[in-house]
Amino acid sequence: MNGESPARSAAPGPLVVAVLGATATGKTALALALAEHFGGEIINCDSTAVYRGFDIGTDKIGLADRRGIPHHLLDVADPTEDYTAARFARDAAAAVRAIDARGHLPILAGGTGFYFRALTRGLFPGPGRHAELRARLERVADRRGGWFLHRMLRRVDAASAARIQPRDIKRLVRALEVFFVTGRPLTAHFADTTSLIADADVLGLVVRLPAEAIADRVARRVDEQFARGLLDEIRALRGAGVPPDARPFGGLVYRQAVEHLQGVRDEAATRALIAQENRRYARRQMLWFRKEPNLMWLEGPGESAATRADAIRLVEARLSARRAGGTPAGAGYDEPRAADAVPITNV
RNA sequence: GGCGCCGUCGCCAAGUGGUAAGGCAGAGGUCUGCAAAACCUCCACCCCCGGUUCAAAUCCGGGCGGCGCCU
Repeated sequence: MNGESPARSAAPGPLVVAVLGATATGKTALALALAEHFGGEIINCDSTAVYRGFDIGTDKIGLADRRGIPHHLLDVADPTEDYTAARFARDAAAAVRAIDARGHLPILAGGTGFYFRALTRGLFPGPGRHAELRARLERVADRRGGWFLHRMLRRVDAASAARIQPRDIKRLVRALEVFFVTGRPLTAHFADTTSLIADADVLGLVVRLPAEAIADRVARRVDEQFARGLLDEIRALRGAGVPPDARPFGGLVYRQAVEHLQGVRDEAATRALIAQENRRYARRQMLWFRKEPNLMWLEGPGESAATRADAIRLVEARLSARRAGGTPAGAGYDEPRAADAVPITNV
């Protein structure tokens, strides 16, 4: 920042703190600690914890453990609904506004990088899913393969076709869907992308642990989840009429556990598989966050006093910078500035 | 000391004369309304030396290492 205070610092949007990181790193505990310290409210940023009844497998924080801190976007969707990134972006933006209006600090907590990006950088304001069209395109894919859709896409939207793998049916279908309902190629919509909280000042903190530490924690957590009745939770959901192909059953932990209940493999193998999938997932998450601009890294588990102290210091620094009118221009996420990411190292 | 079996990527493992499957682990990447999802890419001169052969991880000999049995 140079000495001349730019005019745009006059109207800074809300400060949003985000506690991100791989699975089982202690995000929940850290977010809670920050909320207690700064008078915050927590907004879930986990794609599966939004579903009602999916508690144990998502490691959702229980009511008793919330210590009076309001939590948003947990249990907001029915298991048979399809919650989406777009809906998350709208819901989370609304929550940010409401919390900020109350004079509280909005704290995002979760590991779904795509949802974080959808909120902070936005999605193009195009059409949502068109069920019939998708079904039809998927049928075509089943019959003639991804290459067929890919060729189709290339004719109407070469730019998207170049970006999407011929086997990536999901993205091919979406690109074609957007073209067919709007008459414009997907890539042409990108220019209209805006974040619903483009004015916000986002302080993104990533809790980072070595892969081996994550592996240990994951293994322990899987055992705990089984001990706490993961399988009973699934049986209850099934008993309540949630079909085995419901969206949240397709994700980590639940997918493998459901398969186990269907007799695909025994419990020991299932536990091992879940742990393995968690490790993979953690890796994908870190790959994602590494490329997300403007994040700061916290070394150490989220529940540790040292990590908490680091996080508190960073939030305080940001708060005092804002009080001084020094909100950095462009602190919103409309323009990624990867070079500005500040690595924090401490032992 | 003798006999037998074995030695292929960090781990498991296929291949038994034609130029190294696969899985796990590891690494990198894509991602704009399914993202805890989906998709892509990379990762071995086959223990060593010599021989046979147009060609050897594959056959032969000798080392070295491991395992088992015997005396």
